[in-house]
Amino acid sequence: MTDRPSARISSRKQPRQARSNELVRAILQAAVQVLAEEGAQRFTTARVAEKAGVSIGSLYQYFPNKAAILFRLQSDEWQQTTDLLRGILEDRSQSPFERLRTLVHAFIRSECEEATVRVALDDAAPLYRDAPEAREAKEAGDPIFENFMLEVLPHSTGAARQLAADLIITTMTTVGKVFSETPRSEAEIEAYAGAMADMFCAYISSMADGAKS
Amino acid sequence: MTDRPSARISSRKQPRQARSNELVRAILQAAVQVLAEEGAQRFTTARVAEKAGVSIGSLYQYFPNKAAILFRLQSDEWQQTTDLLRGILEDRSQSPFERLRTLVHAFIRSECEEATVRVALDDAAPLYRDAPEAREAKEAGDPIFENFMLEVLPHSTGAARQLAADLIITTMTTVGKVFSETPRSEAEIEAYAGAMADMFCAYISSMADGAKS
DNA sequence: AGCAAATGCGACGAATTATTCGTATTTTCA
DNA sequence: TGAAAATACGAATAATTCGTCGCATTTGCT
Repeated sequence: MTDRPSARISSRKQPRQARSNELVRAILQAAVQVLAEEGAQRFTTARVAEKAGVSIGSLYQYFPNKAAILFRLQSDEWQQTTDLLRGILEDRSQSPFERLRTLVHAFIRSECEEATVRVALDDAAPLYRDAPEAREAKEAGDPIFENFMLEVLPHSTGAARQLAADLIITTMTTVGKVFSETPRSEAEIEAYAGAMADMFCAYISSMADGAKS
Repeated sequence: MTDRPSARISSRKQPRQARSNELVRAILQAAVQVLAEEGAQRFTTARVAEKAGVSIGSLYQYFPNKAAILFRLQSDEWQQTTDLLRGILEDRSQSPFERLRTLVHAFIRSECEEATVRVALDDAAPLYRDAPEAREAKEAGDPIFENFMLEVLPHSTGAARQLAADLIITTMTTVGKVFSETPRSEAEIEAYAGAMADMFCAYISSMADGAKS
C-alpha cells in the first residue's frame, strides 16, 4: 500500500579491518548531519558519502542501500531509548508513580534533544518501516512496560492491562514526537511532561479503583 | 531544516467553466486513488493526471505544483474533521463527559476509515506542511476544543486549561493516527476509543478535584 | 619482499520526475 | 456566425537519484 514491498536492510558485509570500522562510523555520523542539515527529502547516498569524506562505492560496500543507513540510525536510537526506559522502570527505590513520572520527563526531554534529526528520520520512515527487521525492533521494548503495568495494576484482567499499557506507551511516544517538532523552552518541556504524567497517573488510578471494586 | 523553504500552494487559477470544475474534481479524486494504491512515494503528477484521464498540462493549469494537490486533500480532510468535532461538542443534550466520549469514538472511527489514504497523506506531509497556509489550517480548529475545556474546567487557570486542552487534542489525533495504521476490527476500535476516553475523563476529573481545593 | 585478500574509488548507466510551452480544441457571447 | 477567451493537450526538457562495476590502493601475513 504505502511503498516498495521490502528490501534487504541488514548490513552487506562485516568490517574486518580497523579502517572499515572507522568508515562505517564516519558514514553514520555524516548521515546524522545530512539529515539534520538537509532534511529527509535531500538525504542522498551521494551527500552522505561526500560529508563522510568517503567514496560512494565504499558506502555501498557496507550498506546495501539507502534505507539500510536510515534503519541503522533508527535502530540505534530505539535501542538507546529502550535502555533509558528500562533503567528507570527497574529502579525500585522509587514508588511506581514516581517512576512513571521520571520516565515521562526523561523521555520527553530526550525527544527534544536533537529534535531536527528525529523529525527528519521520521519523515524518512516510509523508506525503512516496512522491513521485517523494523517491526521487531519497534516491539522489542514492549514487555518492559507491560511488567510495570502488572506491578501497578495487579487486579486488572490481562486484556485491560495490555490495552492500557499500549495506550500509555503509544501516547508518550507519538505525542512526544509531535511536541518536539516545534522548539521548546525548558519550562515548556517540564510543564508538558508533567501534564502527561498527571494524565497517566489519573488514568491508572481510575483503573485501579474500578478493578478493585 | 526539513525540506524546501516554501512554495506557492494556493490554487493557480479559478475554474470558470463547467468542464474545468469537473477537471479539478477528477484530479482530486484520482489523487486519492493514487495515494491509496501507490503510496506517497509513488505519488506523481503524471500518475494522477493519467488516472484522472486528464493531460499533465491541464493539471498544472489548476495546481501550481504537486504539493498543492496534497495540501488541498489534507485541507479538505481537516475541514471535514473540524465540522465533525464541532457538531459533537456543541450538542448540549449530552453531559460534557458524554460528549467527550462520543467525540473520541467518532474521531477514532473516522481515522480508521480510509486509513491507507490518511497514512499516505501523512507520509507526504513534508511536501506541504511548511507552507504558511498549512499552519493556519491546522490551528483553525483549536478554539472549539478550548471552549469545551472552559465549560468542564471553569476553576482552572487559563494556562493549565490550555495545556490540558493541547495535550488531549494532540493525544487523540496522533495516537489515533498511529492506531489506524494497522487494520483493526470493530471491537478493537471501540475498545481503544473507550480506553482513550477513560484516560481523558480521569485526567479532567483529577484536574477538577485539584483546582477546586 | 611479495602475494592474496580486503578495502577504497568514482565515472557511468538506467530510471524517474516536476514542470514548461507552443499548439490544438472548445466555449462564450455579441 | 465568428472571433476572442478559456481550456486542453502532451512531447520535450532539465534535473536528480540510486546503485553497479572494473580498477586502484592498502593491509595482513608468510
